[in-house]
Amino acid sequence: MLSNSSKYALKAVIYLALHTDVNNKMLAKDISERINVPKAYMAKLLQGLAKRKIISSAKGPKGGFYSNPSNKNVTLLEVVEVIDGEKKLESCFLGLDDCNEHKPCPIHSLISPSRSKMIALLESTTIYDLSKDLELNKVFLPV
Amino acid sequence: MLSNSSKYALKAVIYLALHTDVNNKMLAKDISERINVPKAYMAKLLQGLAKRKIISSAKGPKGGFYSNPSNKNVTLLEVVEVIDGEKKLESCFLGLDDCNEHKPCPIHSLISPSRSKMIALLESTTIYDLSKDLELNKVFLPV
DNA sequence: TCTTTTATATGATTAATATCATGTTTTTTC
DNA sequence: GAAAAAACATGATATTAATCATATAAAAGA
Ligand code: FES
Ligand code: FES
Repeated sequence: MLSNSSKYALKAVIYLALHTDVNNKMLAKDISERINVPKAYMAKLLQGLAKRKIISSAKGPKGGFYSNPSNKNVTLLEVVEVIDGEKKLESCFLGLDDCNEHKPCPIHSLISPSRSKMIALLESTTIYDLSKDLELNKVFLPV
Repeated sequence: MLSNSSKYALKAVIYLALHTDVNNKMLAKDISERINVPKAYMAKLLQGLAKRKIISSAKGPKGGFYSNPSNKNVTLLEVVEVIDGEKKLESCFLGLDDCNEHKPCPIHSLISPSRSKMIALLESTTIYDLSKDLELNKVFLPV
């Protein structure tokens, strides 16, 4: 459903929200080991996420990647979209240019409600929301 | 959400259900033109679908691809799965090997219900069901 | 049986993802 | 300021998906 890149990005963003802040940064290398993602690829992804303000970064000694309060307010959907693009999840099942109610394909009415629900949840859940659940041990973060 | 191949396959299977039967076969070339899919690629996909009994085919003059009653009973999910594989839609958002209730990732409980609903609908809807709606002009088939 | 018509099987090419590698810039610390 | 440590930028390689091309086999009809 998602690309590897999006999965890696989500894991990294969630991990950073849980384990870092401006005073506790983390190296790309260490993040990659913790969440089990290829090192060099992780670094490239993190740089892209930082450029788009999904996470924060600092160069030089004592530098690294981290999550600040503003970063924790990004939604899960935003993370997916900066990597996989806007239409990865919303696109038509039959490849129509536009997926909407006005000119729906035969599958649209069938799956649109549940798919929209799922997307709406991803859109309304922030990294902060998730990390709360994790801190309360409601769920665990896999690597 | 789906690969191009799955989208092409769904369009072709639905189109064949509507416009062909054992006495009215259609050439790969013509199908590709009608549903707007690259000719050679369409042919390869149709051959794969025929081998897996998702559609039917006959060689030689008066041959071509078509849909028989048994073909019309395949579900939308089956079509997607023979092309994209079992786990394309069910796989974990964070890349866990198994996505299940027992060891769920932090996103699982959030999206699992709506995603399962969507998959269940794809699994319970046959090509025949869809073509009925199309014949009743409830929806239209895009190309 | 021969020719034509079609799917089938297979492989080649192209494009997109994913992965790896490395030189450059910024920042800290001494 | 010089050295070291980190992200940053960029490009190279590898793998997978998408597309194209063609030779082979089967079926129909003359
Ligand atoms: S128009 Fe095809 S899924 Fe919405
Ligand atoms: S375990 Fe991650 S989505 Fe189900």
